[in-house]
Amino acid sequence: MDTSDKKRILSLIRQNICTIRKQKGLSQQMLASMCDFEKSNMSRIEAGRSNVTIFTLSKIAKALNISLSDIVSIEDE
Amino acid sequence: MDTSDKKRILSLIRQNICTIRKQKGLSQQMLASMCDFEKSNMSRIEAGRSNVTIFTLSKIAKALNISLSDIVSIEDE
DNA sequence: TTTCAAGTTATCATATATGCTAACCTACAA
DNA sequence: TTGTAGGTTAGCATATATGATAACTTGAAA
Repeated sequence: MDTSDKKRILSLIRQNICTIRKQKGLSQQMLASMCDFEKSNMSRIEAGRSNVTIFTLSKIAKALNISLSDIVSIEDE
Repeated sequence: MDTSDKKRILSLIRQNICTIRKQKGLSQQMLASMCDFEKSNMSRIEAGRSNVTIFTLSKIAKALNISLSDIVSIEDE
């Protein structure tokens, strides 16, 4: 897996989480708290500095009230 | 995140990968090889013994020629 | 029987995700 | 000015994902 693939994936995650979080009027800190972790962890994820696991994605999806599938979907489909 | 949630997620991944892999007529070994890892790693994932990262899921999705979203989607939707 | 493919499991080393604390920055309000 | 909220980043310890090898079982074919 090359670097651009990794960037694309991290960017996808970042966009989806960030966009939906803001749509729901949540701060990183609030969302982090709903996921039972610290705001710094949420920042790390949204900044694309972590190759998140499926469990972590699940926690975030659950907190955002969206599906796991939604959190990794491409915006325009 | 409780144990049953974890089981549900791992089971989802397992089902999706296994089903699509077989639909495409691929062995674990072949799929693993297409993903550039060993068959034992693929077995570990399909057996639900690993909290896979998004990069690993991406490699598998790419090899199966499906989207990241497909690989974590619920069967009946 | 022997041979082989498919899959499982144990084990190890290494890389890294996670959980956390603390320090920091920016913008805005009191 | 002094908070305060939102977010970022560095750094640490611990847990675990990954990559790999090897041994094993099962089933099916020669």
